[in-house]
Amino acid sequence: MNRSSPSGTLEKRERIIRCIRSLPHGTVASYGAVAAAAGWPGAARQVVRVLNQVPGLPWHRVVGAGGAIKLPGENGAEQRFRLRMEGVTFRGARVDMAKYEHRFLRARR
DNA sequence: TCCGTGACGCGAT
DNA sequence: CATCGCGCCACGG
Repeated sequence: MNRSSPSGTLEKRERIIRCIRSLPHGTVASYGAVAAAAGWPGAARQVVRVLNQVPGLPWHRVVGAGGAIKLPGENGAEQRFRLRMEGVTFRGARVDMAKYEHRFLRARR
């Protein structure tokens, strides 16, 4: 059977997708925060993989820790443009996280 | 099977 | 505050 899915990699992947889709207009979240919210702490790199594989996601709302734009070159410029279009402001080269970082609802505690 | 790669994160320097 | 190094995770050559 699913010997290739250790503990449910696919499901975690689905949760990552939902977390990204749940990001409200005008807000952002770091790769690591998305992974953690999806119940997969430490899997920031998987978030990147999802962003590159699943089309139609609000990719511009996902940034690096501290609000850093990690996308290089023109793509990074595109991301900053889109965020500004949504009303997101920057502090230097990074997003003002104190004001725009999205707070994921914690699944029960 | 080993090794390199990537829109990462964080502590140390 | 800029860099560096190392850990993390899955994938592809």
